[in-house]
Amino acid sequence: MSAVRNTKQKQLVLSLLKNSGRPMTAGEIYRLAVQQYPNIAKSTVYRNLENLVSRGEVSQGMHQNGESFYSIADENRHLHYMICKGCKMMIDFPKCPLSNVEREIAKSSGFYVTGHSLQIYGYCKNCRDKAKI
Amino acid sequence: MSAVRNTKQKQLVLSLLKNSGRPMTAGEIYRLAVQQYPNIAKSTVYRNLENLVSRGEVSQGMHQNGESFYSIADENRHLHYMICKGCKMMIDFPKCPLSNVEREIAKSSGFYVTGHSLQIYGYCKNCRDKAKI
DNA sequence: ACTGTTATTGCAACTCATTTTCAATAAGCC
DNA sequence: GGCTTATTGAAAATGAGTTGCAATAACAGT
Repeated sequence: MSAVRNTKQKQLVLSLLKNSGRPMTAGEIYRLAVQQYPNIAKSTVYRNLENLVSRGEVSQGMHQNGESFYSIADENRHLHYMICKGCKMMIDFPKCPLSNVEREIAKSSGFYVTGHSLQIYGYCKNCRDKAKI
Repeated sequence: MSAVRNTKQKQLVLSLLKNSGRPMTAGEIYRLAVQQYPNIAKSTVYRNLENLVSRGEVSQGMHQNGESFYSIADENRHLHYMICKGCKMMIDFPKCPLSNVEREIAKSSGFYVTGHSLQIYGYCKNCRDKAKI
């Protein structure tokens, strides 16, 4: 009974994500993947990403337009991002103010928290200096 | 020079949102709107929502699948939601832990924060009692 | 109230991320 | 090597949201 198979495509998606030091959308990953493996299908990239997320190896966030982005999960760091509306750069925001809050919620309302989604939007120093804002 | 016109469609969208005590997606609003105004167009609903959001009368959030939801903006309350993965109910979560954090960010990194997106996911008391979790 | 201007609408076609279907392929246990 | 079946590629489908454009209706000026 082999449950999970370790395919070239899966390895490729994971390695692209590991080598890029930043979060990427499925589209970006697909475009890079095609360069190394020309006939990989878009659906394969999506399926592998979904798989990696559900296994906890990759974590998933969302842009303002509803597009998902993916990054290697790091069990030691719970990470959010500040996203610059000028240059779209995503800056790590490791200080999550929610862990305490979640405990309070559970206690007071009986709501069992499984996770949360947090993104901070604005303009990075660079874009502000360039007079964009 | 009349800049903004007060159309029946706009009034309808706003009143549906006011009467429903909860956030709704554009699709939900459209389905309700059609009942009262059978040939209102989907695009009209979207355009009015966009308009109301940019004027600050309505605030916008996002579900895990990328779909937007809308609710009447209340200038006195900065609001987030806890979203139950069982019954999809959205529960107000008025205590936002970010205002202080945002100030710190600006000071330490030069990032100018314009806003943030925060949702908390889990299971409400009701769904937990029904042994769903 | 009547008229002209133009913001807004309805409709249909479009975009674009993501999902699904299904036959063909290839991991990996024997 | 052969067999089973998880996974793939390709193409079509889905669904939220957007856009182009001619028709409509708000509303300011008269």
